Amino acid sequence: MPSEGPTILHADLDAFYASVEQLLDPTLRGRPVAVGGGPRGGVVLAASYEAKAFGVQGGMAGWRAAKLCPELRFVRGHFDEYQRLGDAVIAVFEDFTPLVERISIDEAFLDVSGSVHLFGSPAQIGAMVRERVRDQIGLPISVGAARTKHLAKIASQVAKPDGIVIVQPGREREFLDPLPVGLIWGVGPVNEKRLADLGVRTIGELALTPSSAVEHILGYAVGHKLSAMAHDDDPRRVATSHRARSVGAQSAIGRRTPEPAEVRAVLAHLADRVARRLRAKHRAGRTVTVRVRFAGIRVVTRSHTLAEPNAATLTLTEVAERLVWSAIADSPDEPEITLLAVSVSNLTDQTTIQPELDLAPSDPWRPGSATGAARRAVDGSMDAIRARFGGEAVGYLPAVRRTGAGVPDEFRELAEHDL
DNA sequence: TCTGGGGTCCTAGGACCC
DNA sequence: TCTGGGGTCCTAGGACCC
Repeated sequence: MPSEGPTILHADLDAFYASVEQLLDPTLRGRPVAVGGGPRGGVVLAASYEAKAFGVQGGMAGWRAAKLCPELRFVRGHFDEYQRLGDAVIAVFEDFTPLVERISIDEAFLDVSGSVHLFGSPAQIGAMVRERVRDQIGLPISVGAARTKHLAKIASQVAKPDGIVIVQPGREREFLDPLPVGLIWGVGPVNEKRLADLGVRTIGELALTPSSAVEHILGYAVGHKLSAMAHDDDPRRVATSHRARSVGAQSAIGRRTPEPAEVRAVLAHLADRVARRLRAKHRAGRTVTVRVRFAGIRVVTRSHTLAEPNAATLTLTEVAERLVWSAIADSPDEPEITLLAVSVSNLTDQTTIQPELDLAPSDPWRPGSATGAARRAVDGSMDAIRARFGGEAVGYLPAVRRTGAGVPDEFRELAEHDL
């Protein structure tokens, strides 16, 4: 039941991390800036628009970015500032409507249908939001306004950088038709290529293509969604909160042949990060999934579902360890690994203390030594010590030696979703 | 001289049950 | 005993997003 006007706004800070660096250090303004990485290693986490003009992109290796743009200034990130300023921007949004759906640190949907009599039209609200974020916080932000979330998001992408685009009801078709399909949420490089092979490059062309043909190429769900989207049929509403469905952690470990002690140490560290977050929110999960990336690019996943939800560091470590070795054993032609990941899904709330979280004695995945009660006691003590003395005060194993390739923990925290 | 880290959703096959 | 049909759960892989 879409409302009359373009009452959904999508607001998206422009090149957020890089813009913050330019705000903090005036000598960076107007210049190509990369956060993270560096010419001798690491990965670019974000690039300013001046850097993007040279082809520098997030995720790119630092040496490659430096090659594309010799003037590029590499800066280490001020991750605490990103969190603070991102929160401040969201607070500005909330001055205009309580219906704010934050998608990430730098991006949100706003439903302003109830705000128009207070602040004026959605177009005026969008302009006021931009003005306040620029004047009070000092950051450029783009805004799209439309009748639906999907359309508002496309509009904000078109508005970038530092602009605003309003899609008036009734004029959706003329706005959408000439745009490339890659602007649709859910169409990445692979699906864009598949559509191009069908001769479909614009959203208008997509709208003229039978949905059965699109579903045949992209699978039912994606195809169906895209066809609906191309016809501007998008019922999604702004939702102010979500529950996470999985929690994970990963670590790029360079290129190395797996050694038992090292694998164990990395997995213990990853499982501990996951388990701590679960316990902090009184949640637990049944399915443990590991991912192993081999040097040959190939990625393998292995998972195991426990009979009962679990949030014990030691148990998750042990299950992950078995899964990783089974993945390695199944890939005898791949002697080296480059990344390990652990995630837990099938999450449930642990509103009451579980009487018994141990695996059944007959379960071949039953862990060794300590009982479930002992494990919970250890975890409880660790959590308490960390709460008092900080996260690094105690650990289950000697800290994994970092070879310098990893990103800072503050960056990990920025990427974490609320549980 | 190969691209970090944290997520979501979908598909397809197999096991198992009724 | 063979055949059919539907539903749920689990596992592995993949595309995509920020």
